[in-house]
Amino acid sequence: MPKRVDHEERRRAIAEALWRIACARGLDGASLRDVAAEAGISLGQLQHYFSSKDEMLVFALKYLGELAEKRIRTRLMGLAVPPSPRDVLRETVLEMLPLDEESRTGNLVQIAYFVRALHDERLRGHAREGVPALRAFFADQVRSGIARGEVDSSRAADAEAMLLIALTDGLTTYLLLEVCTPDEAKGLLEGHLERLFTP
Amino acid sequence: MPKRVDHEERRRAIAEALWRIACARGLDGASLRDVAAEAGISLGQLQHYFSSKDEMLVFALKYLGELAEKRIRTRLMGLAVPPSPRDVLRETVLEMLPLDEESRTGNLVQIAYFVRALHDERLRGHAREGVPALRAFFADQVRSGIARGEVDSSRAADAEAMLLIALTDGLTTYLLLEVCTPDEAKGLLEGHLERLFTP
DNA sequence: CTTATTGCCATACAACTGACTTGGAAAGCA
DNA sequence: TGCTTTCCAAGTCAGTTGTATGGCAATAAG
Repeated sequence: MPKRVDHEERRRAIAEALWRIACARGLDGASLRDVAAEAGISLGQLQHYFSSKDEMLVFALKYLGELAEKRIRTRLMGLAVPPSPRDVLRETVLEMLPLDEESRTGNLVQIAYFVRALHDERLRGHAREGVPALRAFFADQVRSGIARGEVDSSRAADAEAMLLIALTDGLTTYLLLEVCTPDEAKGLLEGHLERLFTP
Repeated sequence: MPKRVDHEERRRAIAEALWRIACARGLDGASLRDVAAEAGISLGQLQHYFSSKDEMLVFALKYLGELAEKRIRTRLMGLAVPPSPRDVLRETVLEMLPLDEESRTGNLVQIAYFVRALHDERLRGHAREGVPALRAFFADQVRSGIARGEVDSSRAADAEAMLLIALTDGLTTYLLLEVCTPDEAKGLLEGHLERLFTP
């Protein structure tokens, strides 16, 4: 065998190049040649690591999700133990919003995938799969808040979870469009949680 | 002059063909030839009515917005006069959600435009322009609710308006992904308004 | 050394894209 | 009847796309 190469690392580097292109020009504007150039490699080399464009797209999407999850997990590590449900929800949501440049790129790419998933059966599964888990996680936090007497027991945990996810997603949209400022979005979410966590 | 043709009507028919393609395959998957075929005309004829693809895209977007606004206006006509702010908000939001097939198509196309607008300066203006008006309209309704004693005076009308828009937008996303059922979305919005309109 | 495997490259190719050109048919005005 | 304007069909063009292919260099196993 020739000089051994870490395949996964190369694939991740290519995926990151894809994100940069997708962030600037959209996912459909990212040709294999563009991605290869952005990654500083030849088209042939790219094809050596991804046998088709579709394979590259799916890999980059899964990698994107992994990184996002890791970012949230790391942020939650910084909370006091045991963390209050309210803090967990706030920090998670704030980490999901496009409030810094890195997160903005991630959300931009995520949305590009989302739109493509609406018309592509294969991608739809990947785009959908994370939602139920996130919703269950949020619902657990709300239930925990109810148990601690911080949330009114008349609240339906599952409904509140979906509400919070949808709100976060909507604010993400308007943050990306720059119709809404980061401070405003943060304020709206804080206010929403404030009302939720007041029996 | 030859057989006289209603230019605007032709352009609208072409725009509707574009929507059908965009709904099924995405906006980037809609070539001029595809749109022409869907509209039942030749490529040459299409180019006679739109001198460039960009012009066609912008026209179809503006037309889409006009139709959506008209649908909401018509729906609000059906309310009692004078309508209560709560009814106005509920009916407006329900009309915005992709709850029937026509609305689903509209939202699908709208989102396709939104994503393209994130990377296209010209489109960004068109995508943004409707938001402030909608927000002001919602804020007025909330203020009216406060004046009638139906909404707690501690609520900030402008913030509540943005909250409602973001929530609607987020629910739209998850309705399109079929992660959320229409009944569930309606229930969440009703619940949100219920809490808003209880002093 | 030989040989097989792996990494990588340049090129080719068929399909498709948006834009443009040419030409002619249809219809009202002179 | 010309004549002009509007409408539209067909073809062409340069450029880009994803994919496939043939080959070369490096390296490790036999």
